[in-house]
Amino acid sequence: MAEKPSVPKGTRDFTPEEMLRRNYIFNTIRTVFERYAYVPIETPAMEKLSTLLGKYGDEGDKLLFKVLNSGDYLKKVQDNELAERNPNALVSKISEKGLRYDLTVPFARFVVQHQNELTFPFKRYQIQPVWRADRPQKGRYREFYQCDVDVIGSDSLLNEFELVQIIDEVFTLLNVPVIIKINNRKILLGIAESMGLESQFMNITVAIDKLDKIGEEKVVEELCGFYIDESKAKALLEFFTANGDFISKLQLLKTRLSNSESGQKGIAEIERLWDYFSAANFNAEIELDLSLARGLNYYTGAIFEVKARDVQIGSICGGGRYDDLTGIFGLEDMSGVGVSFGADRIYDVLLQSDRFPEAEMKQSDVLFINFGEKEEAYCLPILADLRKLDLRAEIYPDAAKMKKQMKYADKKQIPWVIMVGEEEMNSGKLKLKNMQSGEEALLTRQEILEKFK
RNA sequence: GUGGAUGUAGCUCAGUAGGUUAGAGCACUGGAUUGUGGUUCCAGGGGUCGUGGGUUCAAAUCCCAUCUUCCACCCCA
Repeated sequence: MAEKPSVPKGTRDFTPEEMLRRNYIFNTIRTVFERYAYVPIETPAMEKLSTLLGKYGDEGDKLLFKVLNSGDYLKKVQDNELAERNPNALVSKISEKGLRYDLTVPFARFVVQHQNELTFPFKRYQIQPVWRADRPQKGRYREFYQCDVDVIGSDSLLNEFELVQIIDEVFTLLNVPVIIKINNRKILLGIAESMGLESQFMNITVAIDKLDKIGEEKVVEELCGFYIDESKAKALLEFFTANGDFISKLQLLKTRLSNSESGQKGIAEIERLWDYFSAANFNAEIELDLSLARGLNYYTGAIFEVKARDVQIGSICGGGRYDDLTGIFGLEDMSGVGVSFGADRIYDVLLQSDRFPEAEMKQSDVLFINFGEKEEAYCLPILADLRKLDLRAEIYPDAAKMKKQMKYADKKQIPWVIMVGEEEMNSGKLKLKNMQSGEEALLTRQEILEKFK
């Protein structure tokens, strides 16, 4: 018995209904990106493993999908190596390509590779799927789309501001209330420095990132696990649990981080950014969240994360500044900053909060009922006219029972049906039916074209 | 990667102290209504119970393995 066909774990098919909704999201995002003069690029699904490995930390490396070499992929492997069964040693011999894990690293590669053809600052957007060998859960897939906007080759904070404007504009258009959290890696580094803990910086960021999830006590426990004194761990927490508005948090940082050069820089950056924000008119709520760290270790300056206010689903957009992403590929002094919209999660948010505009989710605008050959010939030119008006118009391909054709229109939620039988052909008036109200009207060809203009 | 749950018709689910032809609702097809959908009524099609082994006279039901989906951790969009 044939097994029921299915797709691999963590991947999905998209039906026409889902695609209409997804395209609504993609189109909205793309429109905003282009409005801010970002240009599109695409990169291959596969990159060389040498491009991908080591850019996302050890955890990230594990989550890379590796592509087996073609042909005899075992030809470089010795028998004794096979017997040792050491996967890490073997992987470099049987695989040299991997599926992209995000769009930022391929973008860095792209910039270095095409540096002489590009005009800097280079502002690009990229909407493509990425793959992670994560264990799937709700809102978490092995194949999902990212919508990235980055600007590279400028360290102006105006770029950060512009990205926040883009975030605000996208979610305003999508009608999703969000909270934009911002922080700065330099401030985090400054906090670590001020306590002589800079060597533990990475561990600290990972631990405090969990603050809202596991609570203060557990975070202290975790910090102590990294050989940090309990007193210092508690002192660290004082920063991250600080309440109050932007000004009061900033004041706390200013007094405590006076001895940290990095901290001072971070404070200056965040202050400047806040000036931009104050002059702007945002719908989103913006919050300085000192416990925001973000896992990816290439971020060096401002970091962002966006959460939906009324749907619980993790972050739906995130990003930050990376001062040296292209350095690994041999191009120094190329500061960049960017954010990534998680289209799949935004989809889930819109669906759960019922925010898809149903009017835009129609598959077809007009259906001609097919009564037979003569009537068909009569309708085809009118159908063509309607299509010229940019309407999505169709004729039922068979002279099937009327009931069946009407049912088709109903299923596809086609708002208008045009019926032309013998009577209509003789009188020269077509019957136009409004499927929602059920009203019918007899109109000439001209009148119908006028109506849909 | 670690731990836990799950899987019966296209969908949502009933059904086990192991025992004839496995059920419902929705969906689908046809009819009532031969030029009218969304409501109603009637009839019908569709499942070797995720897959592969095992125990048993007998397995949807018990055991093992495997895959899927979901949850927590890890990490993250």
